[in-house]
Amino acid sequence: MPFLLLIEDDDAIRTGLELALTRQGHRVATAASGEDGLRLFKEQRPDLIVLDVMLPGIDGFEVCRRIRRTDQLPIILLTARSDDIDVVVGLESGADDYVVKPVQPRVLDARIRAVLRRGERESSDSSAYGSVVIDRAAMTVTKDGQDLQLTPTELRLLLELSRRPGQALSRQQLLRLVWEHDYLGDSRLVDACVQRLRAKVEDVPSAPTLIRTVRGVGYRLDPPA
Amino acid sequence: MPFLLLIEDDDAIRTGLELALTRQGHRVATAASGEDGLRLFKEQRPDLIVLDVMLPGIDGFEVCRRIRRTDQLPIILLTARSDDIDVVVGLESGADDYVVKPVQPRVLDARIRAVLRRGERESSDSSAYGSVVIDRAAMTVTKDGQDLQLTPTELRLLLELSRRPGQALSRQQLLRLVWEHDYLGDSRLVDACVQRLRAKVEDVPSAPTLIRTVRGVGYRLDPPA
DNA sequence: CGCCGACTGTCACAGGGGTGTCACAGGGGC
DNA sequence: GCCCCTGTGACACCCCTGTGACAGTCGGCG
Repeated sequence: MPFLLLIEDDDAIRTGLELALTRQGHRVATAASGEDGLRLFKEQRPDLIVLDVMLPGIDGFEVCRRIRRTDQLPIILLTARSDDIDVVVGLESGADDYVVKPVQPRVLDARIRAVLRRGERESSDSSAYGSVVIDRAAMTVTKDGQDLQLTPTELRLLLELSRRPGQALSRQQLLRLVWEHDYLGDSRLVDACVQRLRAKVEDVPSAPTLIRTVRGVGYRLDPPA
Repeated sequence: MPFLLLIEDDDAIRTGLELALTRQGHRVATAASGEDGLRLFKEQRPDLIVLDVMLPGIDGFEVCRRIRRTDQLPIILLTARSDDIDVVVGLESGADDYVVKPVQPRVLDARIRAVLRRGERESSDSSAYGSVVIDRAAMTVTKDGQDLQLTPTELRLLLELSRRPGQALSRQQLLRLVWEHDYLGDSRLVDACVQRLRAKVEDVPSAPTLIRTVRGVGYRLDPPA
């Protein structure tokens, strides 16, 4: 299920789109300002951002540029009225698509799916981490050619980690991404799952080289050397 | 050597792509309008069509639909980023892929080869999975040379799976592909059909080697080793 | 250098959820 | 009308999963 971040200061539009997008089967987080948006982006790591251009404080273009400095995730810009200057600046600031308000939720949904599809195709269906190969189409993970029989949760955990190689993800973020619920109480849930995953994936589970522990933070999948 | 038809009204882009694609080892015919394109298509019967969306007269979507009324050859749509108003319409009008201009010739070439590969696999009249042979022309499935008397639904299920060998398909996707309706409630329908299919196809139905279960996802037809 | 606290690894177990299986009734084709 | 196919619900089974407790490890600080 796609996880979106919607940044829009107008309360009516924001809640309206949030509702509509949720109905279309997305998970949606929202922010009402550029600052909040950037913070939420860093915390929650959405798959895609829908970003209003006219924002108080940091405007949409600036938010877009700042995100693009470090990350490649798809961004759809939202703006009132068609304005050629906006289109050019928008695409130059690194947005993947550009939608003019007022927008039909169905149209926005179609654009979102299109951009996500495009991204999926570009990020190849399989990736290799040393001897471990992840095949997203077959939903299998092999090690030295042998099928690793991961359980659904283990597989999801590995997939989410592999979508952000080299980036440390907190337990909180992993809970949201893999388990899709916000926990506050700490349990050893993530750790236990990581342990089971390591047992299958790592050469020496007690000295992991793929799924590294980032003390005080969480875990990180190391890209191949 | 693949034979392509390139339909694009902008002279610079058309000649540029023609040159590039020829260098990549394709034979290329070109047309500058939808009408010309359709005529050339009927005359020359290319293996694949690269089709611009914005054309004077008959536009790309319409060309696509007209071709699809009678033929199944692969079509790649070409569109400028600013007017990708409807990716959805493009894919729904029957195109196999969708490329945004400006496009690197190497990228276009890669897409062309990918689509052609996909097409070859699908259209090949028969394919073998171990001792099981699927004959799409005769619509029969044999095992060790013996006809397997599949029921219509079983056959369709197997055909859909075999169109995407090695790819895991969810129950949801299979319902759409085989039964052509969107269910939300879960029933054991897919499972039951898979079970019946396994009973005929597998050597040991309780330990399937062809139609594998992907826990938490769905099913997958394993390609021959 | 050693202690201490916080964080992480590990394990066993009980509960739950997903899957395989089956029988049966309705329906459609010959 | 007969028969085969198909969809459904029930049920059992097994694997997975979440939890809590405890041991182990790391880093900081005196």
